[in-house]
Amino acid sequence: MSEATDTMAVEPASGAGDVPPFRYTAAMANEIEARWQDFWADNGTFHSPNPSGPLADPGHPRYGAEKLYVLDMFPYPSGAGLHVGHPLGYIGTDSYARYQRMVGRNVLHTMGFDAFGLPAEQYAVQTGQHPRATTEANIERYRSQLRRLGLAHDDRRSVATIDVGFYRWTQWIFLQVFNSWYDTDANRARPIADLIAAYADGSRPTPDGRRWADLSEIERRTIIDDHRLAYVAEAPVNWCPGLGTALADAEVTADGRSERGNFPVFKRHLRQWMMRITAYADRLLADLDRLDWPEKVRTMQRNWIGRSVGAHVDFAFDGGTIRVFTTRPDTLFGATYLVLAPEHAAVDALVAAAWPAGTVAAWTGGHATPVEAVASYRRFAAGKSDVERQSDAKEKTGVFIGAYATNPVTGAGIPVFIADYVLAGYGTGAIMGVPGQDERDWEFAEVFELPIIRTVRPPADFAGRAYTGDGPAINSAFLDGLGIADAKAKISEWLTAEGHGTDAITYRLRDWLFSRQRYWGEPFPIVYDDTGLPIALPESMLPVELPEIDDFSPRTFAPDDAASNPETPLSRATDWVQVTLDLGDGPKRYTRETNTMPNWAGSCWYELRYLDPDDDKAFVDPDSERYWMGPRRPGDVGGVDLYVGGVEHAVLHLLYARFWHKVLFDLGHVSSEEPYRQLYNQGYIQAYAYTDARGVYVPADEVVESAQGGYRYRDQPVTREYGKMGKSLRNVVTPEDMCSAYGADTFRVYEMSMGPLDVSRPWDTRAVVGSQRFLQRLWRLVVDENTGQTRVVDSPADDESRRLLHRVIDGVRTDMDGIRMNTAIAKLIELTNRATVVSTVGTPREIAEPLVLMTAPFAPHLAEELWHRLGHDETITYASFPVADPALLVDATVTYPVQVNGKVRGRVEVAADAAEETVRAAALAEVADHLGDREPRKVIVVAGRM
RNA sequence: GCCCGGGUGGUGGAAUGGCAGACACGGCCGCCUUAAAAGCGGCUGCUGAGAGGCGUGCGGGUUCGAUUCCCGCCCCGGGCACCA
Repeated sequence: MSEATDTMAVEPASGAGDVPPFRYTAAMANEIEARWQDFWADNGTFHSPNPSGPLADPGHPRYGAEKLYVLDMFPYPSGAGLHVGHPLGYIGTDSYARYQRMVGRNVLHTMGFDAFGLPAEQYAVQTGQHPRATTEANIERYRSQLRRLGLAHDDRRSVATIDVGFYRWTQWIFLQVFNSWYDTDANRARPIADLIAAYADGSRPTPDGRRWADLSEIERRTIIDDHRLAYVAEAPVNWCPGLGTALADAEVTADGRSERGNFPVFKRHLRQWMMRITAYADRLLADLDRLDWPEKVRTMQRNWIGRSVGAHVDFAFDGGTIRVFTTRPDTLFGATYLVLAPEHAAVDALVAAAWPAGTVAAWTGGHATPVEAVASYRRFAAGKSDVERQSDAKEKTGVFIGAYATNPVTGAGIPVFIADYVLAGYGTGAIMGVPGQDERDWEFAEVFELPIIRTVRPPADFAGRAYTGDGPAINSAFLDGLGIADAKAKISEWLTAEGHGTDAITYRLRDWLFSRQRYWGEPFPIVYDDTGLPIALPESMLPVELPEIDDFSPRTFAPDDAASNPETPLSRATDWVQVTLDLGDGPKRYTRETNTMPNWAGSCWYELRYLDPDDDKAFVDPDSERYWMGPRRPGDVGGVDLYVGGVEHAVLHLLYARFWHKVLFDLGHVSSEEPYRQLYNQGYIQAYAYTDARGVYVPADEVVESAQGGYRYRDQPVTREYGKMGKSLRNVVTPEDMCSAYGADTFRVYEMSMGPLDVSRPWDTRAVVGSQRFLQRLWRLVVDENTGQTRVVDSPADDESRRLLHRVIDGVRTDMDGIRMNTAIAKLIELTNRATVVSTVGTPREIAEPLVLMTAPFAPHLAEELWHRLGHDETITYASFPVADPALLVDATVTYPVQVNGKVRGRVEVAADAAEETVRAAALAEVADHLGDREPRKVIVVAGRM
């Protein structure tokens, strides 16, 4: 993969001068850190016990305790290596998890790798190096980089999606999905065997009404396959020649390019594996309300699912009906034309042989016949790229197809058009044009000179065109006078009664395109017989291992040839593809599926595998799943207690994982309804980059701020920009740089103190020294820098320090519970500074010990070292977090600020339990000068505050 | 255009109806040092000689009191976008 990242030089934290021999320097920190990392690894300090099975440990200090499952979004181990931004979330979850262990919880926290995917494969195409070799090397490098940070992970539970022992179960879950169907009556997935039984015993009629027994085997299999939650379909897909694969809708950006690699994407019809995520649209939407997730992410998922409530309305024409979807059935009296998507299947049947008498010239597009006009317009629409389609959004185009349909409520004949502003993939691919109440329809009506009938009375001052607000219905016969909601209800009743339509709900969400024409992914556990229909392999034949091949390159195909499909890399492994298997009816020849799964597959369920990583009998042990992820109380969705990662996965990973989890829940394989109960999006660490006069990036660490303002590099002015950290921007700082220059603990403390975890902020290497000073002072409170002896004394602390200590304990607990590491650290610094000031002969143990304990989540190596120097033999990991004494949280006296007209004019100190009268008198005396001879109109005393 | 966030010193940020700027960086001054670094201590929102005045994007409002709540704008970041 790529070369080791260029890194910026970092000045040593301390000079080479004569520092005291036992000062907490970077060298000292590195020695301490390496020693404790070895100790933790040797002792399995961070192993967390399961309730049963091989990872159960009744002797563990947290065995059977209240559980907490903390999860990071696992990384793709790229060749570029880590910069200081990557571990931010990991350090956050580690600090949180370490704190939760100290308050008594059994915490599960580990780390894995999402290791299938395109970058390793692209690299393989270029170099011929096997993706497994590069990926595994990258994983090893990530592991060692992360180890230096002292993350308290249970490494027994670490998994990578490329491990055969892992993807075997990804394939197993695929089989569960394949072998189930969605029962809309029960509103859940059920085993496909139930569906077959229902057809067989006649309780469920076949699509064409024939008896099940009378159907051929192929007919039966086709009917069943059409119900599966994983199915093969010929569908318009996002074909990306640059990547040589089809992509899911969510992997395509708004401007029609691939999210990975930014290659153009085209719509093509291909036979592909799909997942019926649309069956879960309602539940995926409804259960968002039961999740403790950022509103932003829930909104994004809501928009992606795109539920619209409305009605289907049928418009009759000679020989059939056209069904449209509308959210405004109340405006039906204003529907003066219909528009179909150019690709709509009914167009060919509808299109007239000749223009009807009286056809407006503008409707024909200048063509002699409707057939010609349709063909021409379809070519025009299909030739537009997504980008063009968007930029042309305001100019309505279309063509009349020479046919009329009947508005069911007015009986009027209305013309039928095709136009590309109607999308084939949404609703029914057809709309009724209501220009009076829809801006797009108004624009279209203006271009084609179509009648405009208002059916909602706009306010008197309304100056616009289409009116989309509420108001009384007009020109609508029996709806007249009703508001939108009432009119909807009434027209819906009428449509149903007259047989012209029904209430309907439509989603923007499409089924999930699940196959990729690439090598580096999970093979499908699917073979085909000579019918061409898919057959699931039995569980006993798992795993289906990736075959070894030499040529990883995707081959493009003839895009104009509708029958051609892309050649997949696996199809070249002919010995693997053509296989003889005994699937219960004797050995036969089969052809394997040669697509692979998208890299989202592994991340759809990895949190479950952490619970029981080595199980070769089940994907997860039910007892462990119930303990770590089960509902806490009736009605709770269950799931991981805290899931931390970037917001970029708001719809992709997080929606797919919810979908799989719900299938597993329906089939009884998990007790939790949702995978991630609480989601937290950490911010990004960003960085400044600098360009010179030529626009070339200069090393950011050599840029100085000039006295006149502005920035200079080697005396030349440079321009500062703010954004990502990246090799090409010459502003990368790595965790290794920080560990070498300051130690991992300083780096951790700095990242946690920069600001709230969910906010993005700029990296500032200069500021790291503040965190080091804090840890040096803490060290100095316990250890004499000149002798190395401990300088903690057993004499009591002064009263003020003690009160501060207990306020800090109380505040740090509140902050940590709320994931506010930055303010927790500020309080610890405050206490450390106070202790430093009063410490002359030594530091009172009653201050030093709680301070070390409270610092342990952030600077675990230093805390562990000091804890042992304070005379403790056991690891600090499971030591009890300090508890504040409530009696010390209230002071004997209170200083009241005194305000006059909202301005602070003085302050008075009174006893905390002083009566209001006393406070009032003291306050008035204090501000007597300000009042002069004026009488206060009103005096307000807020007990304890003001 | 619509939907989410957000706007506080030179910088990162703190305070969620009650002393604006905790904590940290940077800066200035001092101690220590032959010197420098490190360390330690002090000062550091703006303005003013001072008393004081002003100050949380802008303009209103509620309140004894608003960074915080309400209304209307402006700007920045993110998401969605011909979805009927």
